[in-house]
Amino acid sequence: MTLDFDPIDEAAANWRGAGWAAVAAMTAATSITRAHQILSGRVDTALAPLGLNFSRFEVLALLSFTKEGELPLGKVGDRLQVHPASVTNTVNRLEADGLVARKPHPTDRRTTLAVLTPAGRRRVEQAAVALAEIEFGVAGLTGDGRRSVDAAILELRVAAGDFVVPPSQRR
Amino acid sequence: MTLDFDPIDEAAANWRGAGWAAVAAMTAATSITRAHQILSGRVDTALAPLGLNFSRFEVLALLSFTKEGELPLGKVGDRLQVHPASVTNTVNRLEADGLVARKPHPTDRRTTLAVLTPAGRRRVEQAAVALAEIEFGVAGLTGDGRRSVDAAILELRVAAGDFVVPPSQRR
DNA sequence: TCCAAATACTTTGACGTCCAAGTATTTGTT
DNA sequence: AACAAATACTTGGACGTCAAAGTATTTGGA
Repeated sequence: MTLDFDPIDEAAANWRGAGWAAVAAMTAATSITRAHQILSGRVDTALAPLGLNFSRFEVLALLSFTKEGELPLGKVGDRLQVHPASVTNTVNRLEADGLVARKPHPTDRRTTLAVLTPAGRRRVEQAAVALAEIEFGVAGLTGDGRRSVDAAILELRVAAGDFVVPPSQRR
Repeated sequence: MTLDFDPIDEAAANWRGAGWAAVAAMTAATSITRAHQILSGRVDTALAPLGLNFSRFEVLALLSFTKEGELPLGKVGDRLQVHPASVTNTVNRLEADGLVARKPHPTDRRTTLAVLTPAGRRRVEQAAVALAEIEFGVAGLTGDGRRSVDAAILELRVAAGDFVVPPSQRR
C-alpha cells in the first residue's frame, strides 16, 4: 500500500490551506506517531517467536539488570513509566509462561517482588539478540538521525517532567 | 513520580554493562516510544472534552480537506495508515456521535463513503484550535528539534516503505 | 495508642488495535 | 458468459492500556 507521496507532507499542505495553526507541531507529532507505529510493529514481529512483546521484554530486561534479578512491581512501573494495572497484567503473563515468579517482600507485606526465573534469564538473552538483529525497529535511521532524535526527544521528556536533570549533569 | 535520573540513559548503561548489542538503536527506539506516550496522552486529554481522540480527529480532519467532505473508508485507512477494522470502529463511533454519516458509493456497491456532517465540520474546527493550543503535545520541542525529528523520521518512513519519493523530489 | 492518610497491588470495565474469517461485489480471464 | 481472484468492508476474538474502585498493609501525626 505504498503511496507515491508523503502523507505527512500532504497533511501539512492541507492544514496550511485550511488556515489551521501549529502546522510544524502537527508534523512533528504525526512523525513521532508514525515512527512509533513502524518500530513497534517490527519489534513485536521479532519478539513474537519468543512469546514476548516489547512490554514483557522490558520487564525481563529490567529484572536482569538488578543484582538479585528481582524488583517490587511498583518499581518496575516507575522505571518503565507504565500504569500499575499494566504491570500486573504483564507480570501475570510472564508468570504464566514461567519467566518470572512473584515473591512476597521480606519486610513489607504490601509489596510483591517479581523475580526472574532461570528460563526468564535465558529468554531475555535470546530476545536481546533478536532485537539487536533488527536494530530495535529503527533500521533506516542513520547514526546522525538517532542522535538527533534522542536529543530532541530529551527536551520533550524533560519538559514532560519525566525526570529532573541534576544540576551537575545539565548539558 | 519524577525520577532524578534519565531512565533511558540508565537503560543504555545497563545494556552496555550486560554486553548487549545495538545500544544506540535501543535508545532511539525507547526515546520514540516514550515521546509517543507523552504526546498521545496530552493530545487525548485535550480532545476528550470534545468527545474525540486522536484517531477520530484524524478522520474528521481528512474528510474536511476533501472537496465534498467525503471519502471511501478504504482511502481513509490508506491515508492514515491504519487497519480497515480500525477505520470501521472509528467511523462507527463518529457516526454514533453524528459527526459523520455513511453513504453508499454511487457506482461501486462494495464501497462505503464516510461523509462529514455539519456538526462534524464544526467539531473538527474546534478540535484543531484545541490541538494548536497545546502544540499537538510536542510543547517542549524547539523548532530545531521538530525539524530534526521530522527529517530523521522521514528516513525511517521511507525505509519502511510508507511511500516512494518520486525522483523529482529526492532531497 | 489510635486512626486517617498514604502506599502497593489487583480487579473490573471501557476502549483501541490488529488479525483472521466472513459476506458482498467487481474485475479480469478464459 | 462464467467464474476464480481481487477488492471493500464488517465481525468476532485476542491483547494491551488506562482509570477507577476495592483490599491489605504501613505510616505519620494527634
